[in-house]
Amino acid sequence: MKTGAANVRGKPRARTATKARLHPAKTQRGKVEMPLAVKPARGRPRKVDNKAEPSVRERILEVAERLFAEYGMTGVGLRAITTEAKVNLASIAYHFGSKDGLLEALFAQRAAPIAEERLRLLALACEKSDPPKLEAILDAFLRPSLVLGADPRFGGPAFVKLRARLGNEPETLSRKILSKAFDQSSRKFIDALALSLPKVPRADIEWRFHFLLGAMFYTMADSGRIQALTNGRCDPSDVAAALRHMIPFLAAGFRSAPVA
Amino acid sequence: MKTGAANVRGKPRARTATKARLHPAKTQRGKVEMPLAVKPARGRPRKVDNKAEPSVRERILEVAERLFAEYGMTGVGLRAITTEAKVNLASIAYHFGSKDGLLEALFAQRAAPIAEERLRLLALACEKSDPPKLEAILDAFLRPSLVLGADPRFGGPAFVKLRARLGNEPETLSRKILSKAFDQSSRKFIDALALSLPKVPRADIEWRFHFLLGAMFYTMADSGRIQALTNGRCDPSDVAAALRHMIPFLAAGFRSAPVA
DNA sequence: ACGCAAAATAAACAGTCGTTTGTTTATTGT
DNA sequence: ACAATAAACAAACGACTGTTTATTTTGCGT
Repeated sequence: MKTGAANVRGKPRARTATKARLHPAKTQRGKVEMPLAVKPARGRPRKVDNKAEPSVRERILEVAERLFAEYGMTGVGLRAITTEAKVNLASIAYHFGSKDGLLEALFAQRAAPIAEERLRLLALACEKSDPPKLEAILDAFLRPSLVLGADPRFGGPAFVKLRARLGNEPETLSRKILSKAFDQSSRKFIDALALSLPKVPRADIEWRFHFLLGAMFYTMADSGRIQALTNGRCDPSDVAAALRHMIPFLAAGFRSAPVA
Repeated sequence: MKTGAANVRGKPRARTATKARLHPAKTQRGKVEMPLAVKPARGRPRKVDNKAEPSVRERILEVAERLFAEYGMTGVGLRAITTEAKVNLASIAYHFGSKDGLLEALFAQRAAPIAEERLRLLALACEKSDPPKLEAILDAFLRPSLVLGADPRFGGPAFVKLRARLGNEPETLSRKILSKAFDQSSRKFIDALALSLPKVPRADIEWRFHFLLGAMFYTMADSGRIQALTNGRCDPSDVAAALRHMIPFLAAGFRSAPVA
């Protein structure tokens, strides 16, 4: 550390590092089956039978998702999360181990459904025609990422934004999480695209997939830039409209002549 | 502030706010003409005639550009910057007023040249043919942003990444800075695109411009994602290759049939 | 030669950071 | 009924945050 200026923020802590009471993921009972209750008492809350308000763990996840998306990992303190979620500060360490663990837990619950839905739609497109239609492939790739954000049953637009934010960050942890969650899925789609466009060399497919990712992330990020530029006429948070414009645009790009 | 959890990071400081010794931008001599020297002495450094190493101000800008790009505004502390730049901590307050002021100064020196070069190339394209060729417009828009990062005379790839990062962030300050620097230029290009594609309705042009921005920012961010997916075959930091693939891809998208 | 402003410095300020500790209460298995 | 454990809590830890103060050294105009 003394040998330059390697650490940009200084390590958060080191100390004696007795691991002490770990969060339940590493506990015997483990399994993270969530009880439902919340009571302003000192110890463990009384179990309220059923259908009570969301548990501490869930409230943390919900708030963290929203704040991380809005201000970025480094832009949000744990106290901001615990205050808004009305939980104790130490709860985060208890349930998730660390701030990074919280981010991983966030992706663990959301990423898999998206990736699965993608593959389901892709398989469906392959059934309909062989080779599958280009537009159908693009739709299968993009739709789950975008509509999940519009679906109130899931986290709303928060996770979509968060993913877009991490997608553009070169930070090690974020990139590792994203890769683990989506690389396999992405590779499958690159293959499908190559199959659907036999005249386009692999290298061109890859470049075009890169541009596809950029357009997708930028739409998901919903930075407000294009709204400002067009007086609100163009609004990326309108998911249906975004897909309606995006898929033909990208399809035309993918079908264009190879650059050699 | 007490009324909820509005502030995500807690205000950095407040105090009595006597404005004290302001940074030179607000000083009589002002004009920010940069002297050249650096000496490990207490007060003002001895002037070393000419062509010495870059001034304190410039070293701060250079290091801040790189670190902000890599870790984001909130991910970098002022001490990380001053340590690596080998300057005193208070120098940032002296030269730029605040951390935000530093970011603004960074854009102030880099954004204008990019925007100007864009308009120059656009005018050039308009001279050659009327209406200008679509590919020429896209090239005029994209090239300055990308090649500036490859040009060692400018800040190298740091500013490019920084811009991409801010481009996806909905933070107020970042967005205001970006808007001020590039909105005017973007509007001109939307007009030019509309002129060059009379059959495509304005709304479609705007959506497609949005996708163009996404592809551009994602290329500029150079997150490493596509390299990982393609075993390094596709590399966005290869600016020439990026432009060669990007412009035909986008042109085909822009020329596709309107979605109505 | 002298004064004054510019530019640099060390040190402190008032908080916030992520994490850890020790304790208390409620639930569960036997 | 009773021990074990899960889940909550207040409080503290040391390090780091952006900013300010007071001081010192230097350069330039007069």
